[in-house]
Amino acid sequence: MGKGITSRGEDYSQWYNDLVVKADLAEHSAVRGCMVIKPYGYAIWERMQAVLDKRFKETGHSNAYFPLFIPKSFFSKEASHVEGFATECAVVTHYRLKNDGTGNIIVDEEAKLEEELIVRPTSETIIWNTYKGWVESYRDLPILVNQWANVVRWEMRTRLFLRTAEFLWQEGHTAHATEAEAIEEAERMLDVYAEFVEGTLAVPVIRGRKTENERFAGALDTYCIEALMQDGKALQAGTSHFLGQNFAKAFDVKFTSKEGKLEHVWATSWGVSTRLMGALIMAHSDDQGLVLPPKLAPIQIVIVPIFRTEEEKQAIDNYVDTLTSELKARDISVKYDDRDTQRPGFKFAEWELKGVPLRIALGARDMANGTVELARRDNQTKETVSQDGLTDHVVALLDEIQEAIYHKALTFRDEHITPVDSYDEFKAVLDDKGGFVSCHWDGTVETEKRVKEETKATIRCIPLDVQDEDGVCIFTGKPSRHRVLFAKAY
RNA sequence: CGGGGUGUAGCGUAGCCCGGUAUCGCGCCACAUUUGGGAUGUGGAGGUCGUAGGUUCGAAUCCUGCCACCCCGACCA
Repeated sequence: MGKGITSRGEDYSQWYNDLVVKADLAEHSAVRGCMVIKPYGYAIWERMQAVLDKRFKETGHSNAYFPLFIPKSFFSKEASHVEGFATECAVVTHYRLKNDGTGNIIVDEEAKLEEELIVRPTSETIIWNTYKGWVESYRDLPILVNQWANVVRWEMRTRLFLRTAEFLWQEGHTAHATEAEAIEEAERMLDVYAEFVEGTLAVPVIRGRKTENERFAGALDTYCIEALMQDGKALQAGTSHFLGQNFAKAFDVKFTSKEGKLEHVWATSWGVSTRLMGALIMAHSDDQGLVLPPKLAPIQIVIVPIFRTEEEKQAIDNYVDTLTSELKARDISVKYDDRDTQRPGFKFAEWELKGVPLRIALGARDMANGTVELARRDNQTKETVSQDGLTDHVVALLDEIQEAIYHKALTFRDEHITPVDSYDEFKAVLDDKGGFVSCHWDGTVETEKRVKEETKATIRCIPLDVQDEDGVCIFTGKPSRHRVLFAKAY
């Protein structure tokens, strides 16, 4: 694909777009800021959904579905929430079209809604309005519900997967009797996300808290996982919010406690989106295209036959039949690419572009020797191995690849956490090296904003495992108790 | 939403200044030879030049509106 997809610089976003399109993941749609997720891209998203959904169920949650439209009055009940989302809402004002008499279809001004409907940018308000009717007693709690849905945020500037006007996500919304229980839930779900992103997507993350400035609109505390992309920019991969009693108060959701007192419930919300697709792509891809970790790849192994005659093809087919059923019995998804319309070299390149972790190629020579050629996508190595014990070998190899991809990303990430103690150093690292910069900060919103204005870097998080350490803010010189992580971010 | 740029076949483009219905490459189709890293040759198909108007005998080309995309900024999962 010519110029390196992983090289830093101005062309990076162009190459990201090219990769997304060429690997057949998604494309721009005719609708401003929206994308079409193509079947191959959607298959990857479905893998993410499946793994996450299983974890949600295991942690006691159930799925439900709430309306796409939110009456404006609901939306404005929580002050900081509406303020946070007001500038990016799609609004439904009419419910009918008509012919203007000359063949043009126009909005029927007579069909104006009395109250506008907001296309959900997130569902807290419609859900809390609903929960009001579900809760009376502590016996009704907790409510542990997740929704898989689309949401709309009218972003001014969009990028495939990373920021589109409409995106797919899941949003968990829980209600609890106590503050401690709600905080525990928010932290638990952050862990679920972190384990998923690291274990399945093979993308290392830093668990942390957002500063007041970066907090979700309406939350008391926002937990997040932050990942690092290969161009040195950070990406927020998931968030989990402790909402306190803000929404319960705004929507008047009260319950009678064991002690007979009427109290507001405590809330959390948490979500990850198709943005994870962007994280996956930007964390692992190389100049040959996508690199998918085996646990996520819709196709884990592709088999490419190499043949001249029908007899040769027939012999390979017979062997591949046996091999694929053995692999499928081990829960490995296999694609036998026996198209006779493409040559082997073309297929090799195409499946590499699509990120299939492991390729098995075999021809007459292999059939005579009882071997196959195994090619790893992650490190581009090839080896010729015996057909005996091949299934065991590739099962182990897939695990090894999963590990290798993670460790490569982890090494890169760890090399790009740079401690600095002066503002000059801070700026130099951001400009020359990128990645996270670990430094002292005086804890004020004002300092954070000024640093952002001057350097475009924001505080990605205060890591959960941060060590207490006395120091002084790199910007103001005021005292600080611990370091925070700054970075330029998507 | 502000600044800048772009829009010509599925993709990438030439032509635009200086108006006369369109260039080249990739891809696609057919046939032949090929097949262990993106094949080669020959022939062929495919375009109301983003869109709606205007100027003109005539518009891809000049003018205006609109739409979409890209880059920078502000905003953001």
